[in-house]
Amino acid sequence: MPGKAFYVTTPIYYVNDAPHIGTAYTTVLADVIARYRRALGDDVWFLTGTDEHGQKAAEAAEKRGLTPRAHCDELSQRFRDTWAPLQISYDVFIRTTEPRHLRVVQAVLDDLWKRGEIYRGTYEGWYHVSDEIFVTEKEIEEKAIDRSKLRRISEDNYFFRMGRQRDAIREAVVSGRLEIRPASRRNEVLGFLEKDLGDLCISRPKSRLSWGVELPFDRDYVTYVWFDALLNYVTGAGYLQDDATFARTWPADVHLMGKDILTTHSVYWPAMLLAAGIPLPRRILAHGWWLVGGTKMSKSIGNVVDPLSYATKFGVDALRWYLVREMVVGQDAEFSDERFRARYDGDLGNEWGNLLSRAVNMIGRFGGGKVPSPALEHGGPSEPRTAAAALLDTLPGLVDDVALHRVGEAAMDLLRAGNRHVDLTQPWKAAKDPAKGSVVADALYTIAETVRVASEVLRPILPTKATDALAQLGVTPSGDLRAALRWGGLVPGTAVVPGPVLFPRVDPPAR
RNA sequence: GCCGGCAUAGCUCAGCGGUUAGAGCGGCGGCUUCAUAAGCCGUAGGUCCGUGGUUCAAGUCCACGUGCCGGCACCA
Repeated sequence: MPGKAFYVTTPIYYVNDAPHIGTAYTTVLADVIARYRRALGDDVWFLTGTDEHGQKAAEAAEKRGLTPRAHCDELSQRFRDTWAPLQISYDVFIRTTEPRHLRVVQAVLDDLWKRGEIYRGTYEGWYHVSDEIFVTEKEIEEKAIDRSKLRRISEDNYFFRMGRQRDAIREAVVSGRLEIRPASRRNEVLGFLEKDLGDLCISRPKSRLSWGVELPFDRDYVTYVWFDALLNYVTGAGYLQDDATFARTWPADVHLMGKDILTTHSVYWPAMLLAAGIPLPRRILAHGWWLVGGTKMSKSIGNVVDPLSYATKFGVDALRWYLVREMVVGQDAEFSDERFRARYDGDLGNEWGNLLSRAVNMIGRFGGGKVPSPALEHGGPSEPRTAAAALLDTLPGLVDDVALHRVGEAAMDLLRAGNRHVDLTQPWKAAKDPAKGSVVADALYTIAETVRVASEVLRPILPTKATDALAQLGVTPSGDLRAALRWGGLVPGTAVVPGPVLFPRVDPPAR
């Protein structure tokens, strides 16, 4: 009986929006979770992808003189091309236009229709004549839409009996079977569920929108966003295609997303699953926004940060570090050049890279280029050793809580202890005294071992740089993080391999 | 309007009934040279938003006030 895999998802991204800092964050976060789980021994199933149907995609294709298919092929590829350099280790990249997904969507819709969970009704709302789209009252206010361009119209459509599921969803959330994080978001969802929950219009007539999944029970309609987009999470897990895979992967262990689509995932999606008789996901985690100057990045304000420009300038790993370390998962965070440089220079360069340089250099000068044997520990366990042991204890819990910023913080604490140990033991002084050979050996071992352990801890966040750091210590990364964290893993006699500075200064200030 | 959250050092935050309220960054002073002008030590003394209350004891619980933020059904 194969065990249950740890299944982590990002939302599927709408092809008409280019990858930006928000989507990059969600995806990097998912990747870091996936890498930690693998390192801690879990089988992992990591899904991301693109959402490709809908009016905007169809219109954009038309404008470019392309078929929707060709347009989406190109834009979907753009996401893959962004994730590759960011080292995103997804197992599945799903596209909603894949034939297997169409089959799943239609099968679910057909089943719900036959069981009366979907019915035909009338949708009435404000229709924007020139944009050819229905707009909500909220959108009219927020976007200050000219009401003279609106007409009140009604049209026949299909509705999903979402309202029926309200109590069941609420029970799942209250009981914790469906966990919503952070807790403040959980409260919001519960508040939302206090009120009546309406049904959900799930169709559009083909006469207005043809780029979508046809309703199996009425070929004049396509399904509108919800069933099409959300069902990707089960399609990508093998639902109705591969029972063994689906049994191994579903339910999802965590759906990650920005807080803007929390309701969709914590109400609509569970309602759909409950109606379809599919188990609910275990956890939904909504993260915050990246802010610039205290306000959300937006194209209209023109304060959008291009994440890849930082990756180009400082390296992909540095970008991943900033995203993971700077944002308290669930809260908003500031993205600024100053903060980025502080993280790069301070955390990566000064604490980590510099300690690596110190260790490798001192082993070269005072240890003959080989990791010495730690003959004894003077005065009990060193501070780094104690810190490493503590880290081994706390890491799995932090990963379970998706408190990745705290994992990063803990790794820096360990490195700080390492730097303190260097100053405490001062091997360059002890090396002058032939009687203190064992003192030097102990010190050098402890310092190198600190860097090794910290690098192993950091590897899921900064895969390339951590591997580079370990290589300088003559170590091949371990696949088993728990084992790697045990003190004493560095084998005495291992030749260190001095290499380039791990995090060189970027545009250092003139002096 | 209704519901909810937050308000702790210059900045970002931790602390969730009990010794002199903490960390990182920044600032200031000193030490050091193995190292990426990196590191280490010390320090700066902040009405823990305000008022009232509960308690032997309150950033830490309750009420009210002020300020900020979030949610409020078809919006990826």
